[in-house]
Amino acid sequence: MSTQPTQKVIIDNFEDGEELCCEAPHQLHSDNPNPALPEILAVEKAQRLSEFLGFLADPNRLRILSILATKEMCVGDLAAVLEMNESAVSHQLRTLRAIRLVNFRKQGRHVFYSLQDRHILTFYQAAIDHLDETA
Amino acid sequence: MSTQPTQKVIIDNFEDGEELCCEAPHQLHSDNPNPALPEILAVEKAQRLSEFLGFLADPNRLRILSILATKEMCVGDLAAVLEMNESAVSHQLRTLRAIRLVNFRKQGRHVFYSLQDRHILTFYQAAIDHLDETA
DNA sequence: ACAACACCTGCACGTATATTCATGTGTTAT
DNA sequence: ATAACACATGAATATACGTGCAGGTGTTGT
Repeated sequence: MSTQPTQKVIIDNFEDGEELCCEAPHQLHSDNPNPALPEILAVEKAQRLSEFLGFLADPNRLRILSILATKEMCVGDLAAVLEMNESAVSHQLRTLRAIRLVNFRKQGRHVFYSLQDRHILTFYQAAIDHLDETA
Repeated sequence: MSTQPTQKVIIDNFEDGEELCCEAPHQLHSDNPNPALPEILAVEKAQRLSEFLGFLADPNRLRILSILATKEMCVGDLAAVLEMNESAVSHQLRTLRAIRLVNFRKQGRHVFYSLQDRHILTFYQAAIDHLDETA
């Protein structure tokens, strides 16, 4: 994802633009259209955000989440529905567990997974909408 | 991103659950909390979505977008602000161009980039919010 | 015409990651 | 106790991707 593992924290805001060679002729004036957006995304935050997006950026993980968004399901059934190797599903669920996106509940020799953070569904829906609009 | 380049389109909905071995005891009943969500994300759509998320899932691309969200900027200045190699920035801009996220405008020997699809800012903001909430 | 500049692109390299196979752990059934 | 089942995990392999380097194109200035 990134090739700078131990990147030092560098200056993130560039209030002083002394290095800039060219002024943007059509530069927007100071009232930011989206005030919540900072001038520039901090390196550390950019890394965390890209990490999060990277965890979501897998078709099989997305399909797993889309299933768990509607119902609880055990690993074997997930594998059957997704037509995936059980081991592959288990690995992906491990990833989803690591970022606290799914919960699991053991019942006998089955492990039922469910969506933990239902808040990401709004995020998921926003991404779907974007895709539908730009298609 | 994905390791199945030419995956055949498989059955995406599982109305018939004959392969499923275990019924989820606490299965949600039929009225879906989010009716816009399909039962299961189609493979092709999952791939397009993961592709889109994967393009966003890079700290430097995110930082570039955060800059271009507020102002138009040329490649050299972007590189200076981000403390990146100009070549690396150019590579990333090439990616962002490919997915129609940025526009460019040539003026003399400078190339000014700007955010094309401002709609993704809502998506971006949703991701930021999610990160802030789960931090 | 020539040189400097701003940017782009192909290539090579290192890194990250998804999947498969083999094996391990815990549970149920006989 | 033993076997079958459900799932997890580690190693190995293949693939994808970001970046730096070298070289290329087009533009500006002298």
